[in-house]
Amino acid sequence: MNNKEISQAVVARLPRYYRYLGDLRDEGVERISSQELSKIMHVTASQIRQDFNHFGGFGQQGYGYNTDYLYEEIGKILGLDHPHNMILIGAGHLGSALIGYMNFRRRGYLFKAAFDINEALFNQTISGIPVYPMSDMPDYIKNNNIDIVVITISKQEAVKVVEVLNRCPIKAIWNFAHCELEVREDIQVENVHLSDSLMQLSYQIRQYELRHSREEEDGKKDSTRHPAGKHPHKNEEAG
Amino acid sequence: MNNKEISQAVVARLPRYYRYLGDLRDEGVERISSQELSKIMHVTASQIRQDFNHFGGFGQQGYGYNTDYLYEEIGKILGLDHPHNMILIGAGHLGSALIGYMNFRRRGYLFKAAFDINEALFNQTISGIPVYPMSDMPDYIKNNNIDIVVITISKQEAVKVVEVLNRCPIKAIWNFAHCELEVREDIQVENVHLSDSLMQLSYQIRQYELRHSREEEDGKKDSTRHPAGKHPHKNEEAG
DNA sequence: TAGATTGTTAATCGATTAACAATC
DNA sequence: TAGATTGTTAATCGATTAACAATC
Repeated sequence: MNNKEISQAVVARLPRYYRYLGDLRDEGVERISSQELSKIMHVTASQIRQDFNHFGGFGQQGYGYNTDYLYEEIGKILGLDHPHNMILIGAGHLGSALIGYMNFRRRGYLFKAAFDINEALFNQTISGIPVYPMSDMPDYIKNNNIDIVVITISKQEAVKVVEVLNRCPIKAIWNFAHCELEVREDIQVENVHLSDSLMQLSYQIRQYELRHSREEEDGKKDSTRHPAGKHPHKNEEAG
Repeated sequence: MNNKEISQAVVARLPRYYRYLGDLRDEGVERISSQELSKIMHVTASQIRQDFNHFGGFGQQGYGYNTDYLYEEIGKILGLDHPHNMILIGAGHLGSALIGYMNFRRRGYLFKAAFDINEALFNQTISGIPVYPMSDMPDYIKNNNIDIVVITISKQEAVKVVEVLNRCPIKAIWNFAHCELEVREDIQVENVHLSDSLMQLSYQIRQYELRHSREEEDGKKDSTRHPAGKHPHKNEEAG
């Protein structure tokens, strides 16, 4: 087990390994070599071995990796070996979607309560999770061992809520507000900036069109913008 | 204007520049140097200049960058200078949240219709956007100049829908299903894998605890898990 | 003109890939 | 044992940072 800081690039690949290994396990594949996995995932076998070795050797020379064992070990690294108590700040559509997503619960990410400023929602439930007034939030966190706070409110509101959260015993914030948050040094933050993602997509559209505008002009007139029949390919994993 | 392929790392930073420049513009800041921006955004001035220069020079020696001009230019690079017609596949909570998010509309990302398999939703509207049966989707795309398809359905359904989309004249897919899609070579894909993001967060929690477990054990007993009063700091931008 | 700051080249750093000895 | 495949070191590639000449 290497104790050096592991690069963000490696960490970002772990959930993807976990996903593929889970699928392989479900298919009953007992063992897999870095080369086989490399073909399936479209990354180099070398990178796979390097990545796993950051966390110590999970494989066996001449054999490969035991799918089940590797899956479990990566799960542990990602913190899936124990549950995480979560609350939601902002019981809108996005928050409701997250609460209702059963795969989170299956992995041990447990929503315990939601908080909102809309009185109409108080004491209602969303997928069985109660909604309370925002003012109850600090006490609720204190009494219910909350690890992760999920923020699905506007950036203006988010900044205010974070001032409160900085005085609460939480471990992490999963932030959907499209701003950056100033948090205590011991609070981990993961941002999901949906508009950034969408802008990257329209960047890619533009780039594709720039690259191919010459060909299209040169080619014969074609009523469909995107001629079908090209060979489908696996898209690359994005950010 | 450099015509070489621009690295994913640079592209991923553009929306963040755009966000900060928009804020500066709103605050009435007319000009900014790479060094000033560097301080605000917590990246090196060198990286800022390198990044912008991938797209040609937007600045002026001895002056810096005109905030407004730079903001507009980055907007153009990201494809925000013209509208994008979008449809939604899957009119659940997540989809409804995206349709209802006004910032997308403001930036020219226009939802035109939603499609679902749930009959109860047909001819209803979500934030003014009509919901149609899935079977109408290919014709709708053909007749309404749809650029981007937003997928908020399960991975099983997504795989099937993508087979259909591969024969439709679309430019891009914004994919929220947590699987990778096999698409035509001219279709751009941007994945939003929420569970991956959440797993990275719990990885960071675990890492923080591993790093600090020794200190905590050595230190005197403390009833609060996270002593307050540490100096808040700006969190790093995550993937 | 002098001062400031970009655009750009060069140096450094880090991440990925290749190669191969260790070993199952 | 022979074959296979890891774990790991070395080579390469790419991205970031530093430095500075160009120039506003």
